[in-house]
Amino acid sequence: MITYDLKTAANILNLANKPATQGDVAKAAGVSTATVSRVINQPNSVREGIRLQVQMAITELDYVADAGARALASKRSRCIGAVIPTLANAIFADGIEAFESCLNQAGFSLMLTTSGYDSQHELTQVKTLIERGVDAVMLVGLNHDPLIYKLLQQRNIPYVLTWAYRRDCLHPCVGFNNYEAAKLLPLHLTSLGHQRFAVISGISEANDRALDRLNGMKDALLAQGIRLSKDTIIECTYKIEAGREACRALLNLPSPPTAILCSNDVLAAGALLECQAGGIKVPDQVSIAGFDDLALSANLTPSLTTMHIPFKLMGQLSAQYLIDRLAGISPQAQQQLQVELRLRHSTAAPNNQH
Amino acid sequence: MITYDLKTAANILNLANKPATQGDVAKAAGVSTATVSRVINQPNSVREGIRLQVQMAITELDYVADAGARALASKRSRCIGAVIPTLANAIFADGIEAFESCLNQAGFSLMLTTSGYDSQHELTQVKTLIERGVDAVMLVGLNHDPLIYKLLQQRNIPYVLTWAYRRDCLHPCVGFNNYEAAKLLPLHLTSLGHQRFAVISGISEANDRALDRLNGMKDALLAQGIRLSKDTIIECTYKIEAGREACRALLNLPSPPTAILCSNDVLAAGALLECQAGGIKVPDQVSIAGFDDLALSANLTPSLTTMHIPFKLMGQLSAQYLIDRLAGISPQAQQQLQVELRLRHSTAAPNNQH
DNA sequence: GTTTAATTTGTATGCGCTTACATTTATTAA
DNA sequence: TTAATAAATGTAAGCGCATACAAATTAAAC
Repeated sequence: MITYDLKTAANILNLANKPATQGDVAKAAGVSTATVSRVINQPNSVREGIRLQVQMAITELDYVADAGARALASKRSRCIGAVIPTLANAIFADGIEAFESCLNQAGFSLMLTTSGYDSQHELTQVKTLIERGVDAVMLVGLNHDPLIYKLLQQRNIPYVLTWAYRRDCLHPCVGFNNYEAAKLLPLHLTSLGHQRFAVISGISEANDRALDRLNGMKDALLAQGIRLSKDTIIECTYKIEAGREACRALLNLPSPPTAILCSNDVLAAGALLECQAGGIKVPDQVSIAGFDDLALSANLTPSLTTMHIPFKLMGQLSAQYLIDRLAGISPQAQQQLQVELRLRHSTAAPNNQH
Repeated sequence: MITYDLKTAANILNLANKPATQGDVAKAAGVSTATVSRVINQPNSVREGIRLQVQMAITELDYVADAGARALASKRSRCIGAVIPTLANAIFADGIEAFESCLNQAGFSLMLTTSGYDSQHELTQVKTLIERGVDAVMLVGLNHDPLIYKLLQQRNIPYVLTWAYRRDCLHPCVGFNNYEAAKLLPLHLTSLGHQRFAVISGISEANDRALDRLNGMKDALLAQGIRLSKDTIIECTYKIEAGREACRALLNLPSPPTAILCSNDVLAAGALLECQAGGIKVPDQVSIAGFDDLALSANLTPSLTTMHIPFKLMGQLSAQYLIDRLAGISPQAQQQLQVELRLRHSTAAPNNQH
């Protein structure tokens, strides 16, 4: 008479060198496949004795459920997709890190793609994510190709927009009002007495956050009776070198600004470092303000006055929104986060002798 | 007699509000599902007329193949997983960006997870990736829980280690030799005449790259007859603040170093900014050298002497390695990348009066 | 114009799982 | 105790696709 214990069964399967299936586990544990499935998906619905038996067989056989089969049968991939403009910029790192971490804890995995600030490429990426069967999607910013929404809605895939917020937004969003936040910077500087301003902005055409920030700054200045001439607004990519170059150009203007507003801390850091390299004193000769409050900003000398954004919280809340949606809960569709102007040492009253 | 053209068929299906299946496409195009499948996966094996007919039906019905079913039937998920220590640090951004971009072009998607420099969490993440059915896996560094290799090999999942290289590595790896690269920094500084050294390192226990770099620096100094005392080696997390704090501690030593070697540019930037904030002249009073050549480094004043690593290329090559493996090609398993010491202005001969 | 070979298409099975429903077993009420 | 009810388990039917194999069509060779 021949008998096999679990150990032996495992060895036999290993020899065959094919991953164990639910059926193998069922056989080894002496139950049906349905019970194995329940042990995995609703363990409480299985009596303890059998449950332990099954779990032992799972361990013994190194069983891992097949993702494709699971997705096919359950209509859930347990994956959530995200499209961000780029990773090569610290702006998105903290938020995405928190986003991923939250998803993970809730049993989801992150499928991450980049759009390179190109809305047509973003559309392509969303299509790819849908093809991959993601359960939900996160996007950055408010403006997207309408086809994206159509595709997602058509398939009933929850989505959330982040890094931006507008009360009248027609789509779920978790973020802050870039326009209103940006208004606070000029206010701070005019209150210090500045009159001659310049702005270093991201490329506003492909980036609604950059556009909102730029408009916020412009409008706030206009409200103070200050109109920015064309040559005092420079749009460039979010690179330190670009910020330096822009700063150099602005300081070489016939009537250089006493305050430079940057719509991003990478640009502001570039501007500040350019001043350092050129021996221009900040804030004595020129004030510089940023936006985003990167880890670097507080550590520069002088430390950078900038708008602090709770990126980590934003990542967490947007993840939670999608998790809730997938759990059948209907969370608040528009969530506004508070930003905070961090006054540091790169801004001061203008030096009149200048 | 009732007839439906494609348009009508599409509308009917839309009313049902269920995504079209391969069968729907087949019916609409008047072919079998096998032909539809071929049009998608091997278009050249289908005659042009029929192919166009099918493609039209696909467009008409907004057909998107079901990822789960595809994966189940084909044993391929078209997803590749990566586990990196963290996103919240610029070190990994460029490499991952290039990695993702390459995968994308080859028709794969990236599933990204983080380990937080915790090898047990890394194991958990690899297990999750396997559960998600990834076709291949990328890991950072050479040292990993042996179970990780076992799990991957058992399931025949190709993998590659990056950010590090060793000729005798038993696993596929694409990177550079952290130990040898790190040796170059002390050499540069001793050749300038420095004798009193200190090191600011990452946490070497949880990070083989940090350990290799630290050992490389120590050994190179030893070869010059310089032994680092315990209080001149500080290990800390990769944060600017940590670099600043470490630098402060080192400069307060009874006999402060004339050269501070940092195993990472974030730490070096922190050290340099601390000196700036404290009015200590670099490189007059102390030389500072970094490692990784972040975008920031060249823009600091003084610009940072550091080790340049081709991160982008590394991401591309590691992606290509996995793509090739999945295509049945057997690419070179160990690929070494060249690093380059970038001499800039944060290092100079020691000031003897000091 | 045949015969044969090469190409194209269709048929039908199964990938491994979840789940509705049927059946069995345990629990409670009478 | 037994009947009625609740809980646990099993049975079996797909989920939507890829693909081996068979059948039909076309092209090439004779």
